[in-house]
Amino acid sequence: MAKSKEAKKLDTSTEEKIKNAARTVFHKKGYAATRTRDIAEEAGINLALLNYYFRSKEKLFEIIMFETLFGFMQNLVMVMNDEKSTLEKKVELTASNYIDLIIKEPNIPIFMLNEIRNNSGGLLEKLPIKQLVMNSAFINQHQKAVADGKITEPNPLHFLMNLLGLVIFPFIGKPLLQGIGGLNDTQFNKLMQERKKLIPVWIKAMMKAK
Amino acid sequence: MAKSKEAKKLDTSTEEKIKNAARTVFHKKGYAATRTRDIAEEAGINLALLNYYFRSKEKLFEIIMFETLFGFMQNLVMVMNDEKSTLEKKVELTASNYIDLIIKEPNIPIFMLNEIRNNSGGLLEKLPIKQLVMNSAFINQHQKAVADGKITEPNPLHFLMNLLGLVIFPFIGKPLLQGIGGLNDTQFNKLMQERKKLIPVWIKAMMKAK
DNA sequence: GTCTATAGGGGGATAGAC
DNA sequence: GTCTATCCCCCTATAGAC
Repeated sequence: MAKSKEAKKLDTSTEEKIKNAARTVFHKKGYAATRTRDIAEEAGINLALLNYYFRSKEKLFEIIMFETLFGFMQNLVMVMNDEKSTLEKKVELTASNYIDLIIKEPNIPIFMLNEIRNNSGGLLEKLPIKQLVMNSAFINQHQKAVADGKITEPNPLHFLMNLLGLVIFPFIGKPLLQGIGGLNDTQFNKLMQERKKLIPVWIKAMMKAK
Repeated sequence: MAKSKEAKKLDTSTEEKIKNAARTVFHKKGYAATRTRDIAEEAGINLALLNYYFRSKEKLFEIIMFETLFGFMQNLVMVMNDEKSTLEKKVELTASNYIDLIIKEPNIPIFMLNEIRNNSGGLLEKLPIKQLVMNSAFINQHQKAVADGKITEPNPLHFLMNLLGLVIFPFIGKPLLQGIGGLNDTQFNKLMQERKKLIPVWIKAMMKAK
């Protein structure tokens, strides 16, 4: 037990270094524009090692892509499946968690959505996202709120689109929005912090709109 | 006059055919993943002709990128600068115009935002987007509505992020959202049509939220 | 203007020494 | 496990015939 995983003393085995570098470069440039030489350089190792550990650029990418997508969706799925929290709390947590996450890793949304478009080997089908979301506590609570007349728009997909759009879009459109507003990164991030509190208020107002 | 532009009889000069093909392929795959051979094939011409007319892949891309970005922003800028229309009407028009436009050209948003991220030669600085938006009738009307107590959140950038997020995000996240909801293209587009009417109602509710 | 043929270089992957 | 050197294919761009 102490033996098989001993490479993990200070967390950075060579394999891990390569994966970290690959994550950085893939997230920043996307699959097509990334050269394996970039990854090797970023990792501070030789190009041959990359193929020694991962066989090919494509295999390495699949691993990074899966982990990225899984990690990103996990957050949403866990919040949405919590039976103890109210609908309002779920909105609050989703906004707060994702805004923190994306400020730390700003390239993830555009990377993910762009590579999904290029159909990364039907990766989406490998994750049971549909079941996890459509059978969640969120869906039940939403349905009940509709029945109780507390939400006017009955389709939960509109609700999800609105929530994710308000949270994620500003980051995807960041260069454009910074250009329009004349904001530097600090000012932009400050706006995003404000949105943690604003989005739940807005969503609540939208729910009752008609 | 009848002479100089005679190539435009039936609109498809060779140069135009290449540009149309380039637009299609670039929009679909992005710059890095596009091969000039793909464009030549799509245009039904020989690879050498592409370089004869446009010198290089990069020059051709710059033209397509500029036209795409300009065309996309023009719509927003024109609506936002109309002094005759109310704030509500501007929201309605923006939602309606962009939903129609993006249903016709679904790849434009993710293409644009992804290529902007890779900094296409500081293209954004070449367009006076900041002045056109920040000096627009929209900004004046927004400011006035804030002063009159009709809008609670004073920053017009939040307003813009919300509007564009509600309109554009569903298209960017389309594969993900279709996966979650189990929708085919027809069902998805129907949802988007619904949003033409829903978004103005939602935005109005958000404006007064506090 | 449009084609065929090819030069030239970049990038993924591997052989083989250590 | 890690490196250097190299193979080889693919892609952009150009030369040159028609």
